[in-house]
Amino acid sequence: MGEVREENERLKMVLARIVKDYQSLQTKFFGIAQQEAATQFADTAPKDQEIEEPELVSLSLGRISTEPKKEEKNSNSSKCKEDDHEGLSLGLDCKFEVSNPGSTERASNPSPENSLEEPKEEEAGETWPPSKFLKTMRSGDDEVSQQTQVKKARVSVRARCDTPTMNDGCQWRKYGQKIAKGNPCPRAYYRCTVAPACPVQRCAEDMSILITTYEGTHNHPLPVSATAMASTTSAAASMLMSGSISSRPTLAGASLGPLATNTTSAADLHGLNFNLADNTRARPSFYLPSSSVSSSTTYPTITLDLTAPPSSSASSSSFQLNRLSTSNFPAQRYSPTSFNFSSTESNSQPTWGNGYLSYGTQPYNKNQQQLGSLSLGRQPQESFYQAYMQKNNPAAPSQQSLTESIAAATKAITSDPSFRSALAAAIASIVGSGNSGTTTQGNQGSGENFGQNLKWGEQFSAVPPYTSTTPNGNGCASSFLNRSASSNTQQGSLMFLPPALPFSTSKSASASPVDNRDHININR
DNA sequence: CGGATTTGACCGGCGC
DNA sequence: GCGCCGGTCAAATCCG
Repeated sequence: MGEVREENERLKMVLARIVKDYQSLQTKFFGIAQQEAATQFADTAPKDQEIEEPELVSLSLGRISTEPKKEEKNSNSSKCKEDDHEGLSLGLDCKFEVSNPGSTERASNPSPENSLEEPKEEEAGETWPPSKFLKTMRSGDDEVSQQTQVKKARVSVRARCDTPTMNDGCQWRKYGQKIAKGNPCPRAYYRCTVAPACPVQRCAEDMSILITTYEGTHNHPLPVSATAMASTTSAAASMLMSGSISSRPTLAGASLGPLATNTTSAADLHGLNFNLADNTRARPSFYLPSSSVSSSTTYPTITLDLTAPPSSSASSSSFQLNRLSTSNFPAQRYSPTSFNFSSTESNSQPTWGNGYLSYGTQPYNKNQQQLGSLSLGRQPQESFYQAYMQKNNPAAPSQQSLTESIAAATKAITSDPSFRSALAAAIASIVGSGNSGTTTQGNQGSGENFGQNLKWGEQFSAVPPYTSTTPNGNGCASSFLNRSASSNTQQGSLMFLPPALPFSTSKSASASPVDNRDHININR
């Protein structure tokens, strides 16, 4: 124990140094990218700059520790630990940085939670604590308080799945099964078997729709095929734990604002919709879900819905980010959030049909109307993105070849179920960042938030966007979001279109999902 | 034979 | 205090 503790201290110091270095690099990079953006949009709100940094960080799920660490020379044992930490960082990075927007003071020493001496510590570290607790956790290093105060964030994934378990790339061992009351379908309990002490569990209810609830964060390196879901759950949990809690302890059923009804109208949107209920206001749109996945009364739960809800509308697919609130949060501290990544395809293959990627609370048309004054038409966004990408990626392929590669990638992506997961991860990161922001100024606040979020994408777009693809589509989602996000640096825009995206921008809402998928176009 | 799954018992939290 | 219920344990069983 003494040795371990000593090594832990050493690792703490190393990690603190790494974090510091990373911060400085990040700041530099951020400034450069910001200048680039400013040249395109001189009217970018200065507020964006203030809050961008944490969101940029938030996107770097798991990256913070990996790159700088390679420079560090450690003993084998410490290396082993750091490997573990890499797995942890997925959640931890999210947790620490998202939840403290605007605060330049990062967690200087996230390692205490990473010390894997005891499962208890692990568990406490892998959860995403409310930002309220972060400072006390950080400062006091009080693990007892962590264990008592921190609630586990759960990420629930709903998906249509033929198999009894979701093929998320991880190895799971079933350790129990229960017939939940009121549910004819059994609930199975699984543990991650990749690492003995991995706290990630999941329970699944095998119905026509498989509901998988993840708990915790892997404390070990994950196979590539599992990173998508891990990223998804981590980001979603970070969103849940940071954003919806710190800024809005809103009661369920509270005043929803004018956008509340849009949470249920997402299916009517054209194409691909990111329908976040609370993005134009500090207050989320809450409603009680008819059937909460969460079985716990104490854990905040976020739901990623990959199912295809029956939609009478002609929209080919919808991508909803609906905030939910359930009664299973006693103190109303945690508001479960539901991501609805839905399509009309029964096999839940993603269909990116009409290609409208809106990230807002309102239907596209509405957005258009409201955003008209902002001169945020699609074309300007696209042009901006293209210019930006070309400017920032001189080595990038020509637009045509780029679009071709995008087309190919898109086909691969859309045929890969894990892409949804990766996309979910990235989206959740965005949402989490936005939520973590201190939104003010009424309607404009959210716009700023979105600007921040999108800035974040901008920053990331400096990374070669098409080279980061992974077999599971993670990188694709990343670049997708980069591009999507980069299209909007202005306030008030609730919708951003991926300018160079391979998704068709056709407004046609009559095409079938399959058709849409086949018709994925590269417009410019 | 070893690992995974099944399944009944057990435990602890929570509500009444 | 008691019972319900979700979650876990561990022996039995299954399976490759």
